[in-house]
Amino acid sequence: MESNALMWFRKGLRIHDNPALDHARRGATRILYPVFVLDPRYLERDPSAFSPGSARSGLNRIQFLLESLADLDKSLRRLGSRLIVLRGGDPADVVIRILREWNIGKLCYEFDTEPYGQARDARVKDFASGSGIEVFSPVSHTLFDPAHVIQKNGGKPPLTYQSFVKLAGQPAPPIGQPFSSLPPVGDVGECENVGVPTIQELGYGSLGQVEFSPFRGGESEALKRLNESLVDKEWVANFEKPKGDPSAFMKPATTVLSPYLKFGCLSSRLFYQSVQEIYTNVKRHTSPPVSLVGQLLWREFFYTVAFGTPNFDQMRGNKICKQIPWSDDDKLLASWRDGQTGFPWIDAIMVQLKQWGWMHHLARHSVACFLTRGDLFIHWEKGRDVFERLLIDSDWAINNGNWLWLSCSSFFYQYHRIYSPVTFGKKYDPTGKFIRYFLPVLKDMPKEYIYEPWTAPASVQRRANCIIGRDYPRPVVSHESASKQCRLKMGEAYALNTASRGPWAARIWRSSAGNSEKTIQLPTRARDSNRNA
DNA sequence: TTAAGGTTGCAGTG
DNA sequence: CACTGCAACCTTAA
Repeated sequence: MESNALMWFRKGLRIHDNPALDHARRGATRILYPVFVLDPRYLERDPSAFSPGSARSGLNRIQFLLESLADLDKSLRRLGSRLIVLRGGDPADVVIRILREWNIGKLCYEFDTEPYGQARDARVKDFASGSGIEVFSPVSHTLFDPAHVIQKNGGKPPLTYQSFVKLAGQPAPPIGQPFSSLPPVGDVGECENVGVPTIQELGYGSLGQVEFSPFRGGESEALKRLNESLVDKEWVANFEKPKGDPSAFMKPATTVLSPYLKFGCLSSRLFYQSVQEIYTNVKRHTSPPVSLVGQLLWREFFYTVAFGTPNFDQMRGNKICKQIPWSDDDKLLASWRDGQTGFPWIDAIMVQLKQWGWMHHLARHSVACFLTRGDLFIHWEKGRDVFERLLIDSDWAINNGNWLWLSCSSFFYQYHRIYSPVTFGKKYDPTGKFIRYFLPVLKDMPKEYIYEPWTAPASVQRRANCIIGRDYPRPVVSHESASKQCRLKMGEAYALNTASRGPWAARIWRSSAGNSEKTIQLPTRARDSNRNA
């Protein structure tokens, strides 16, 4: 029996290693609709946000998404198809509507582990199943199926990296691309204006002063960047994450493939396989957790814990999160967010975040530690929100996981180890090239004072054309006393957490837990993943 | 109960 | 750059 198929793109914005797309084109499919639905939750303009963009996304990531969609459309057209971009409200409602209107018999989409995606997909799947529509939803965003790893661990997610790695084993290889054309797209009925929009068409036209990220979106760009990253076999083999230079920005010390993994422009399985091939061809190579493959496994680790932990993205009701009485100070928070703390190393990183949507991993550590347990003692959820909005690689599981880590709320507990907002950056960049680039107001400050400009004599400040307190802020805290206070407060909070670990502690979790009871959608079983024609 | 280990601290020394 | 001492957290495995 002939039927129309719908390939619903969300993440997984690629042609290669895309099992859902592969399944959609197979069998008796005569008509294939490749669809992406613009989600107002991420794209609707919010003038009240602290930077241009929507409530949840800055312009850099919106632009990255649109570039990824345009590239996907181009690739689909080469295969005789095209991308249909739909507007009109909640994506689940839109998809349910077109399932009926376009007489869809087969619905394919990549499995999504995030709570928002789970709820969205549950609605669509329920409708489709009730209407006799075949649903195929394979795991292809991650190397492993988080549900399967949790099952192997006795129903609980592994909470240490090492135990996760032991459990995970080897990932499946990417699927080949055994097709050179796709079925044609059918009539889109009453849907109008189904092309990939420009950022101006989304209502962001008047905001031209924003500096856009140097990183362009899309699968083509992802594969190009992957190949360029892997050209230097020695570099790949000797990669050690903690030894990277967070101040390198003209040529970043990492691959910057994270935004492509986030949107699925790049398959993690292809990345994994490509690195493994290099490993087999060199004498020796580094290992997890510090190696390049180790970085991919960190991603898997956080995806798995996030999938199996209710309320993972908040302190309350999160069983793996220390309960810490963070302080509430909107002025201090704003100074951090806007790059106005008076610590050039911190502020330059925050400006890079705003302008590029990307910073080195250790730079993220530096500013996250400063905001939370290191200096300002502000809630990690506030910092998480800022990162989530501004990063082009913003990823729910990884971002929350790392904020839990850096704030010593989970995974990592050595709260006495605090990054210095002065000396940490100086180790890598003694002359302050990074600071001068992202904070031009300090470009003429002598290197002796570039990390602590408030210590520069007035005459030096005048010569550098930068008066501290007028052209650049004084430090919002004294690092010496603030970090000392933070250590004390962390010690007290930890003691309370330990004391409340009795049988009555469960009440705390239950009384503060929000809507942790949610239906979890399971992926289409692996054996249904039909790789053979 | 104890010992070992944990991707990425800092300051000082050679 | 590699090593030490510093002060010291948690979880896991025995």
